[in-house]
Order: sequence, then C-alpha cells, then structure tokens
Amino acid sequence: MRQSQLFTKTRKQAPKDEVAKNAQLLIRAGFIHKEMAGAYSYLPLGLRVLNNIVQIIREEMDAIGGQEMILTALQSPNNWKKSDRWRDDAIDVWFKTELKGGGELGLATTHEEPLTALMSEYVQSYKDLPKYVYQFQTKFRNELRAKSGIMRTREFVMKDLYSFSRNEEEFRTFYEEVAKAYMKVFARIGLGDKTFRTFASGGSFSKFSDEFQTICDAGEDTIHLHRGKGIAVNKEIYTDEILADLSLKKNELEEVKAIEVGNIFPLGTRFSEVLGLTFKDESGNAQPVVMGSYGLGPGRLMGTIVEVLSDEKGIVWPKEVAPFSAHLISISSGNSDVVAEADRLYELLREHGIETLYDDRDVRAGEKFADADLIGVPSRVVVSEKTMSEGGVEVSNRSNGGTAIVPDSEIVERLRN
RNA sequence: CGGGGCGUAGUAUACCGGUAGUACGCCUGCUUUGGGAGCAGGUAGACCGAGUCCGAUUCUCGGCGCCCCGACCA
Repeated sequence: MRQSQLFTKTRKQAPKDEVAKNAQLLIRAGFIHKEMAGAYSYLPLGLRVLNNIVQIIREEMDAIGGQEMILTALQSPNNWKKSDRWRDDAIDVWFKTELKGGGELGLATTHEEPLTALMSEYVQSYKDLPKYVYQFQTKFRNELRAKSGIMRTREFVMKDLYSFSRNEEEFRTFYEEVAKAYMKVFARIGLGDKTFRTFASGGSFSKFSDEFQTICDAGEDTIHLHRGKGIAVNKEIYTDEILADLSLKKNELEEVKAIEVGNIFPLGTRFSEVLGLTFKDESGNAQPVVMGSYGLGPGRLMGTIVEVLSDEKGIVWPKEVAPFSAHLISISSGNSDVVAEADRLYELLREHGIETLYDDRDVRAGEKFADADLIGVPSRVVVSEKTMSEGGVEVSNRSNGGTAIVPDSEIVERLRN
C-alpha cells in the first residue's frame, strides 16, 4: 500500500506510560494503540502481522488434524457450575455481568466447559474419536495487574486447541504431535532458536504440563535450561525430586529469564466426567473422553518477536510475519522521473504478488529511512537519481544491514527469496 | 491485593501560590533534499470534584486514570 494513504504515523518518542520495549516500538511505529491498561487495538500494520501469525498457527494446527471453529465469548454460568469453576475463587479473573432480563453472564477466559458440553452432542461412540478442535478467539481476563505492553493484557486473542481422545495413550501421541507443531510455529515466526519446551506444573490433572519458553530478559518467568537436550524446567517446579525424575543434573542447567509463549497440558477426564462427555467403547461400556488443552497467544507472540529481535533502530520482522515483504522508498527530490520509476516498480511488485509498502510521501530521505528502520519490513528497496543512474535499485536487508544495487531485471526474483 | 511513583498542548518535557515555557508534531511562506533540515510566522495545554486562600495548574482531601516492584497467573 501507499504509505501516504496509511492513516497511522510514526513517532519519535515513546509514550510515557509504556516501559516495555514491545509496546514502545509497536506504538511508535503505529502497529497498535493503547485503549486502556491491558487493552490494545491493532492498527493496519499490526493487524497484518497478527494475521500472519494466526495464519501460520492455523496451517500447523490443520496439519495435525485440527478443525477450526469459533465458540462464543459470552458464557452462560450453567456449564461452569457443573465443573465448579464459576466461583471467583476457582477462576479469579472472570469478567461477569448480567443480562437485561436477569441472569448472570461471563466473558470467556477459556473454553473447556462450553466445548466439552458441545462435543457431547456429537461424540457417542469410540468411532467418533479422536477429535481435535481449535479456534482463534477473544479471551477476557480481569487481571489484577496488566503489564509488559501486549504481553499480559485483559483482552486478547488466543488460539486454543482441545483434544478429545479415547484413552491416555492416544492422548499422549497427539500431545507430542502438538508439541512438535508448536516448535514448527516458533521456527516459522523467527523464535525457534530461543524457544524451549519447558516442564511446568501439571496442576491437579497430571504431573507435568509443558510450556514453551522463549529466552528473553524481559520475560516474567525463570527457567532452568539444558541447552544440550533443548529442554528446560520452570523454576516453579525446580526441585531435586523433579530433576531426578527428568534425569537432569543441576550443574548442567542454566538459569535464564523467559517468556511463556505457549502452554499445553493434559486435562485427563476432569471436564468430560462432570459435563457428561462419554463414549461407548467396543464393549458397549461408557467411558469418559480423555482431554488435552493447548494454548498460543498470537498477540503475545508478536510482542515476543519485538522483544527478542528488535534493535536500536526499531523492529526487525522475520519474513513470515512481516506486515510487508518489501518497503519501497522513493527519493525523488522533486524529480518526476524518479517518481515515475518508483510508481512503475510499485506496480511491478504488486503484479508479482510481493506485498509492498510504498513510501511515496513527500518527506526527506532521512525520515523515510528512519521510519523504514522503525517499521522493520525485511527488505528495503530504494529508488533515486543515484540508483537510476546505476541502472537498478538499492536493496537492503533490515536484519543484517546488507546492501546491494540490483538491476531492474532481477528485482522481483531478488525479493522473492 | 500490599508497596512505590505519576497525571501540564497531538507527543515528550519544564517552571510556578499571581492563568504556563521548550522540543517534536501540525498550518503558511521561502530555502533545502541519500539518514528524523534551516529560517520566519502561526496553531494548540494544567484529569475530575471539593477544600484552604484575595487568588490554586501549583497546597490539602476525595475520585478517576496510568506506570513500576511484589503477590497472583489451568
């Protein structure tokens, strides 16, 4: 799109009420807008990134048999009372309200209860299982303290996947598939090198759950990492007993701060039993469905990417999540030939499906460069009198700073890589 | 929820018990034009309420909002 048409603008200064790097940069660059504490709107640039992340997750969830749907954010107390989680001391982050005609209502914090109840309408036989269902849906959590920019908010989109299996073994097999799929997601969005599967508390349903933690000093969590094995243990369960269980030695572990970017956990039959999700096995006996739950927050992933990959000049988006593939910059100094050439290139790139942000604004070069650095599109393409006299354009790489003059004929090919 | 801090133009910041200055932005003009230009002119501001006071943006109290530390975080 033409940058002159973009309604957002960049800012030189970060707002005073943001300390977190992710929020400072995303607001300065015009990706998000803070509505109130713990609530951020996604502006055109931010939405493009968010949608890219969502699409990557979608592809990986579909690849392991996930079926996408969308449940309601409005929750009736009914199912939650059956699981005894309507109480404020069971889930203390409920946003609750009332219907005009009377009756309580909650805004969804998670979806085990309604989904389990829903599935009971469709699952009756062992032949109906296993099933894997997921959604991208807005969660509301009345956090006592929102913090760290978009990392911990009161309203956020979550990808939540739920598995419905016939037995523990079938559940475990899928659980491991999800773990692998998650690592693929992290690799694709540029966090693969720094993200580790981490043993965490399993709560009341299982000995362990698994978190995915991205090493980052701005993280809220502390983990003990075994780089060689590529696994970690959350500080919360870092005890001699647990280490022995996992065959890990203290002196091989490294303590680091990390951001929890995903969490998967066994639910056992905790919800299927109380909500009546059972199936008839081969012998005709009713059995409770064995469940698992798997969460990823696209917004938090976006924030983590900014925390981990940005530099002094601004954001550095990995290719697969970047709002655009190329940032075309014209430096015309009033020269209409340069403008015409930049317009021509913009059309050329569009025809070849290369998503391009075209800085056609009438501002000085320095400002365009600074904005491009801040916005963080992977490839910068500069057209000026200088590049035209050299018979091409200047293409540079946001992450490593590499620059080259590329002949007209090779531009499309170059930007596709 | 415990503790701490902060609310001044669109943004970021000063000062002050006597109605506010600077920078960026924005508007006009001229010059400039490959790393956030220069000059000139202009635009725009004290969170809300009560109290003290001749007078409150400033002091006191209350409210609302925001940030940080901790706690919490299936």
